[in-house]
Amino acid sequence: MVGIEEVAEHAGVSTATVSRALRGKAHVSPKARAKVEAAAKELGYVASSSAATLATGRTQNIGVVLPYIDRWFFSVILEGIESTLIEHGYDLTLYNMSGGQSQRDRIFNEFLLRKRVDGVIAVAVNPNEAELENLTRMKKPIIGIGGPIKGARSLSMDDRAAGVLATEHLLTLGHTRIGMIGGEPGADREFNQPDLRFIGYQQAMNAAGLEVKPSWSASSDYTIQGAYKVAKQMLGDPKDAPTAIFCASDEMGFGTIMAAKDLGLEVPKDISVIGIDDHDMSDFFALTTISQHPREQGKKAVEMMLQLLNDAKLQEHVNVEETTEWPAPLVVRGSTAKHVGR
Amino acid sequence: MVGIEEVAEHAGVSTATVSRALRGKAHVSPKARAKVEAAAKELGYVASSSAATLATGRTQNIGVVLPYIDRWFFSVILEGIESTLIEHGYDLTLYNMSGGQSQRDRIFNEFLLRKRVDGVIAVAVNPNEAELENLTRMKKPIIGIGGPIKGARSLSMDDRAAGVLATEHLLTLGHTRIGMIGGEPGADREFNQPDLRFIGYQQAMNAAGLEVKPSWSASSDYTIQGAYKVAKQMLGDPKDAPTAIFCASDEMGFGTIMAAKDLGLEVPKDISVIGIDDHDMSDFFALTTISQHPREQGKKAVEMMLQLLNDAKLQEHVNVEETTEWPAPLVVRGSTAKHVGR
DNA sequence: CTGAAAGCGCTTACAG
DNA sequence: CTGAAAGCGCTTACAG
Repeated sequence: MVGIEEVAEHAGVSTATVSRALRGKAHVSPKARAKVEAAAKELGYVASSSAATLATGRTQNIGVVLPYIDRWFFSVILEGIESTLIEHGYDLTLYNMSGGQSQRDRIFNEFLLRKRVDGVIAVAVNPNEAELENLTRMKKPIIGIGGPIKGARSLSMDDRAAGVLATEHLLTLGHTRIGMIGGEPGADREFNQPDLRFIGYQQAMNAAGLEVKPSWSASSDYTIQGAYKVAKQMLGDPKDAPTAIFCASDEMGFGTIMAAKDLGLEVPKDISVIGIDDHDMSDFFALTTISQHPREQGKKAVEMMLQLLNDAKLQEHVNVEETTEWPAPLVVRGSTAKHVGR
Repeated sequence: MVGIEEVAEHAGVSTATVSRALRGKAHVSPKARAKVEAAAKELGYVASSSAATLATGRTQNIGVVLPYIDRWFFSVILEGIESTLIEHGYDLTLYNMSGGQSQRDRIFNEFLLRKRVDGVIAVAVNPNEAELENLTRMKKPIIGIGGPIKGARSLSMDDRAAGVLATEHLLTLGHTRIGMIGGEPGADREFNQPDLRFIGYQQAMNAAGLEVKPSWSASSDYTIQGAYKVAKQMLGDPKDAPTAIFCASDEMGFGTIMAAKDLGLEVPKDISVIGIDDHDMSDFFALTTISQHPREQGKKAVEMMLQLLNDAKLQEHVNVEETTEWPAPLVVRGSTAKHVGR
């Protein structure tokens, strides 16, 4: 394993010059630079990141924490984060919170603090006061995606507004009996996201002077199969099934469409369905939705982070509250249509 | 940011004792250990991983490379790897190969070599000779999942045998007109997996003395929507549509089932469908499949890796060819049934 | 059981 | 532009 010393000898210069040349720093003669580069290449030299980290205090590595990896929204965000980081020469260390409270504690109080990362991007994970304080003490900025973080920077769509927008789209089409399938209470308690989307739905219904029947609200686990089950229940009601359903995610929208089909209902003739996300398969299902562009959201968070890390005065404001709103526009496809009385 | 020195002072011992006590090493008196632990806790001390790495040569970090993150199979393997690593105090650095050849080169020749990882787990990524040589030179073991790696350890199911098994299941049910939807040629050329599954299918058909009509073979991109399209084509053939279809992945199986439904065909009465994977949604679709247990596969790969890293004589056999077969049993659900002539 | 000290492999102010 | 040397914060053989 060849070190910087060996390269220096080979090139006939000091290790200081090798370091400067290889890192593209100024104050190196073209000749020295060429010699160093040739020697490094010939010897197959790659600088040890731990030695560099120890000397500079910078790891060139970002920690990413998320609650799930195997769900579309999270995996796509992760992909956006990863590809942007690698473009900039950064590594990504992954922490999945699925292991419960004790794992979470270890991640926040041990893994994230052992000076292995320069900063943290938290997706749908809301650090509490103590967790945030630890990070700030270690001078680690954190950027959240998916909801506002108290005392730190974050990037997220306006969930309440999205609920209003989806509902108003259905209202404008003449629907009055509108149901909603939200997330399971507690499943996302980090930010009570489903609540905000549900609140938006209620607000829009109230503003239109419409009743929200209890039987028109259901919750599920954000999966296709979970939503299928509750949608079938809702649509099968002989007395007052809704004529339109707003789902808090596209995957739940797919389940709802499949449930409708299996009941012999036609979408959108008999029942309109709208989701949130703009999933890879939404076009295939012709699902009207509110677009989240998770890949771009991940990319944006990385750009915010890198800018922060390049700020010489970062120390003075490691973590400050600052929420950046992510636009979430309506995408109309074939699953919603004018209500026609049956 | 408190260092080991400060803890030593606070506890009234040397830094050597602090290090030994905190790492649970022997030869520390209970009294000293207690003092150190108290001091560390009080000061909120967490050892710097880069300093520890520089001193020991061990990073406690594993690099994971994969071609996609946002596909079920890969995201679940990743989850299995992550949760097992964290249990053992290891970090996971993620590399996604989706960025094309130049990104791949950077990952293999730069990122993976800068002494940031102790080893590499490669999922459906097959390093070439030069890439493997680099890793071996840096004493980094690599373990592959998803196919045999020439010159290194790997863990994978027998894809050819799975093709035979799936086809024989359909043959036993009396089907003779059996189609197959495989992966797109080139999409997985790392291991030509789809080829092996297709070869198994052909072998089983030949062994049964049955013809494999060209129109019964199609390929797709492993997605639901991709398979939907080609399945509709295959099933819509007025002259000789197959009575059963073997799909190289469960997601393609879902697409095939949806295509059949939309054509008014009943599964399994009119058409049998079998997949490979045992996807989270396979139960929901009642899809018969060959189970891969990706989560457990990821876990197993980590266990193999950690055992390797604890082997004092690892240096002598950093990378040697050794393929471990992963069992892939048949799981019969409701999408396959006895063929009844129409 | 415990401590002084060397060493891991870089980077960078400082002096030239 | 270039080099000698200190320093980053740990771990561990060595000696006691």
